[in-house]
Parts: sequence; structure tokens; C-alpha cells
Amino acid sequence: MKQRRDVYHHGDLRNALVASAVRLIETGGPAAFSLRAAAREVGVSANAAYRHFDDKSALMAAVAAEGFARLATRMRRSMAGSPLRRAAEPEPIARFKAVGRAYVGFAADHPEMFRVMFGEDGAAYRFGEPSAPWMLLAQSLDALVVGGFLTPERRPGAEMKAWVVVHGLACLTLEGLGLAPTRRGRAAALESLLQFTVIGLCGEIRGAVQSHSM
Amino acid sequence: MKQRRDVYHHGDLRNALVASAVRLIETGGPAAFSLRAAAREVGVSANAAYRHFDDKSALMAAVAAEGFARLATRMRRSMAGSPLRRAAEPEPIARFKAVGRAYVGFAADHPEMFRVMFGEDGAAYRFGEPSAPWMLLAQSLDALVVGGFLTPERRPGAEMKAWVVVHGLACLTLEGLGLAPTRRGRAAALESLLQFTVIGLCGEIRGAVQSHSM
DNA sequence: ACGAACATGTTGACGGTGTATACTTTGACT
DNA sequence: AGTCAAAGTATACACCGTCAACATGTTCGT
Repeated sequence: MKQRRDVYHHGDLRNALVASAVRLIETGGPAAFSLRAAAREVGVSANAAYRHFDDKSALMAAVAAEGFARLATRMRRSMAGSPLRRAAEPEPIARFKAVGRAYVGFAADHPEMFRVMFGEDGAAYRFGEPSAPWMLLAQSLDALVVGGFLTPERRPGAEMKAWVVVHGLACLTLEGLGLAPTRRGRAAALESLLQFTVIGLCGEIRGAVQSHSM
Repeated sequence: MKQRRDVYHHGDLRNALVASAVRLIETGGPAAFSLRAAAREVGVSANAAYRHFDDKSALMAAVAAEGFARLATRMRRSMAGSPLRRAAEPEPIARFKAVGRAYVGFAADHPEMFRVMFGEDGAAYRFGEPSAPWMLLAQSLDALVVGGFLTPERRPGAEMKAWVVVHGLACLTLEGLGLAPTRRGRAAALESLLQFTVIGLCGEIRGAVQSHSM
């Protein structure tokens, strides 16, 4: 029960294993990770992991959880910084777009991690309802309603629509699917898609920058 | 060179292996598939596969290719049948939506296959440019322009936007992410999202059924 | 303070996997 | 008929996930 200080032999083996797994996955792809490799890196026997995880899948799920936490952090930072970057835009819209930028940016910067998060083992980390990223998105949508950009009738289901768009773009970016090869081109595609999403959600934006932003 | 008829000992081992791999993957998930298992099913030695594929990855890529072919077939069928189902809607819009329905439906019916198609091995099947599904989507968008629903200025990049939406929904459906649990609920979400996409692409639809369709 | 109970980590083993190397069989072409 | 490459087999290796049995360190009730 009471493992307030889980410093027994190794000292927080569980977290060390997760960290090692994350490192292995980010450098060499999910294939480069194995229970044994992670244990080896930590300097511990292969089966020691089984004291902290039922499975390899369980460890992967923990990695995915870590990934979601990092994603949420990035989203928060992006939202906080958004008013500075896009002063020309109404703030709620800028913040909403910032959420999308964080999501896609995370996937682009950590493709392997992203793959784990949405692979079959990552799904074991059953978030869905109260996950931090989802709630941050919901917040930004609420702000759109308060700001008068999104009518209350159109609010239900808006999370799903917005999530679908950024997730779709993130996935397709991972695959390099017919997307612009240059960084600038990709950024433009992202902005265009964010504008598309805002229009699809809100309808025409009254009194705001109407044309595409880049 | 000339393997016109690759019926030597077994008779088309290559296709037999792909078929076996597809079966294994669709029933037990990608984890249930292994080179050895497929070879075993076909009744052939483990290393025989290496006469036809460089790698396990190469076989997976072939499976992915097969998946894309099946997806294209389904898209074609769905497009052909669309005018019958949605007579109330302008035909180009109905056909465009039919493409999306086929995509999401395929992912829902063959989740494991879909995962392979967009996993790292599936990406080895570098489609992107001339793949059949992509071209079918492009066709349906061209038809939107011809019909006057999509202005030519908005046409560039429309493939990406549409693809992003349906792909995003397909992925999130796979994970069961906060989506409606009932079949009817999921269908409604899909229709709502398709309408969202049409609006996002075309802006407001002139003279057509404007409100959401379900 | 001491021993029981438990949490943690190790060793060794088993079956399965991808794949390299070397072999044998088969079919096709001169 | 004889050659040769393609197709398939046999053997082997290193690695993997996981199980069972064992050894250690820590905590806690008495």
C-alpha cells in the first residue's frame, strides 16, 4: 500500500524505466524499445520490470500517459503565448488556433511518441473523458462561445470536430502524405487548415480577419 | 527477370503469403501476424518468404497496398451508390460525402488493417501522389468545382483538408475516443462532420440543403 | 528489538521471432 | 541432355516476452 518513498533498492525504478523507454522510442522508434533494452539501460535485470508493470503493454501505456502529459504542457504553453503572436486576431480565436498548433507541432516533433500514444497499447491508457488535452480544447471552445464567435447551438460536438481535424493533420504529417515538403509550406497548410476549422465550426466570422492568415 | 508466371513450386506463394497475412491481421490484430505464422499457414518453410520479400516490413507493406486497393474499391462503390441514397442533396455534394463515408466505414470495419496501412510499415508503401483513394477524392472535389459549389480559388489544398477530416475521424473512431457508443450516434457524428467539412471547404452552400442532414 | 511479511530484484529457462548462411530441389531454356 | 537460376528447406543465432524459483532488502506489528 503505502509506498510514500518508493526508494527501495534502485530508487524509483518505475519512473526510470518509463524514462528509458521514452528515450529509446524517441531515438530509435517504437521498434527499438524492448523491456530488456530498457532494463539494460537502467542497469537492472530484465524481469525487474515485472514488479512495476504487468506487461510490456503496461509499460507502453505508461509511456503514452507521459506523452499525453507532455502534450498538455505544450498546449498550455502555446495557449498562453498566443495573444503575443497573433495580436491582430480576436483572442479566443487565437487561443483556439494555438491549441491546434501545439497538437500538430507535438506530433511533428515527437512522431514516435505520438505513434505510441495512439497505437493499440497507448489506447490502454483510456483517457477520452477527463484527459488534460481534451479539457484544454474544451476550454478554448467555451471561450469561443463566450466571445460570441461560436453560437451555443453549434457548441455540442465541437470538441470532436476540432480534435478530428488536428489529429488528422498530425497523422498525415507523420506519414508525409502529399504535404508540403518545406517547413514554411507545412506551416502555411496548418494555418489554412486552422482557418478552415474555425469557419466550419463558427460559420462566417463576424467582424474578424476573414481571409486566410498566411 | 521474367516472372510472368510465378507458379513454380507452390504456385503464387507471394500472393498466398499476403492473403494469409491479411487474414491473420484481421482476426488477431497486427500482433498475431508473424512471418513464421504466415508461412506455417501456407504450409511452407519459414524462410521461403524471403524469396519474395526483403523483410517482414516488406510483407507488411504489401498488406498495406492490398488495404489501399480495397479501400479504393469501397470508395468507388460508395460513390456510385450515393445518388440513390441522398436524392435530396445535389449530386456532387452527395458523392463527396460518399467518399468520406466509405473511408470512415472502412476504418471501422477493418480497424486492424487500417492500422497497418498507416503504421510505419504501411508508410513504406509510399503512395501519396498517385494512389487510387487520393485520386478518387480529387475527382469528387473537381466535381464540386464543376457544379459550382466550390470556387476555383478555394480548390487548391482541398484534398488535404478533406482527407485530414475523414482520416482524423477514422483514427479517433478506432480508439473509441469520446465518440458516441451506439451505431446510430456514430453515424450522426459522421454526417455532422461531413456537413462541417463541406461548409469549411465551400463556405455557405448556395441554394442547397443548408442545415445538417440528420 | 526482533522476526514475520512483504516489496524488490536476480537467475535460469522456455517457446517464439526475424533473419543470415548454406544446402537441395524444381522448372525453363539452350 | 545439361546448365542455371529461381524457389524452397535446414540449421543456426541472437533477441524477445514471460514464467517460476530464489535472494535480498525494507517495514511493521508485537
